[in-house]
Amino acid sequence: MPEVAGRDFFATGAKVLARRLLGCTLVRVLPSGERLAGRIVETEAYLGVLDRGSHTFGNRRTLRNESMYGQPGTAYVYFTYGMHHCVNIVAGKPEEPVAVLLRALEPLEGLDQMAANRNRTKPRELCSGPGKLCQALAIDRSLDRTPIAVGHPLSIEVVRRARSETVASGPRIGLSCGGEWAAAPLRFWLPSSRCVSGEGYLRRGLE
DNA sequence: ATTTAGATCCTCT
DNA sequence: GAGGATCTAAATG
Repeated sequence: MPEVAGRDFFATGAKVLARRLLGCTLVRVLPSGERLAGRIVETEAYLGVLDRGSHTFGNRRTLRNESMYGQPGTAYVYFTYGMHHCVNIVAGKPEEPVAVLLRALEPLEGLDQMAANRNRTKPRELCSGPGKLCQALAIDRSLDRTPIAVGHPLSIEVVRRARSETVASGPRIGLSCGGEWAAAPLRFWLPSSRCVSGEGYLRRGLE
């Protein structure tokens, strides 16, 4: 039986959670009951009110990012660029709006359904980016604010990474803020995976 | 292999 | 009214 992540697993702050999630399995249960799953291979940490790259920089609390102020282990799903959704996992105590963005998965279960959702067939093209993985797993704003736990549409199965598994880190992708917050190494990935996002695949840094 | 533009719409100012 | 924690196809070298 796989160990399912509970509240303590998530309440570590964004940087720790971003690393801890690598190698774990994201499980999506569809309304039909079908199970889709992938191994998390790329994440980004968003550090909250001081982080110029975060939606909650300056404690700017709005209807959109309200879920980031909730319990650790809450899903924060937002819509962007007119066509894409992205999922985060809240990593702080209530009122402490920090979170981890899930950027890429290695597909494990339900590849046929993912392929249908994505209109792509190659496994590497199913979940290798934050917008792609949401499309593959049918994640949209209706999942915003849901707890990431058993009995809910999303849950995390804890998988302990091998000690030998290298974790790489580098600047986050796509930020408009610039400066030290854009440069900070808050993106983490498993360079051994071929399923990291395009940009990540090119710059394989080591830690 | 790398670059470029276009899609597309919700959220906040 | 502006812009975004992105993706894809098409064009170029």
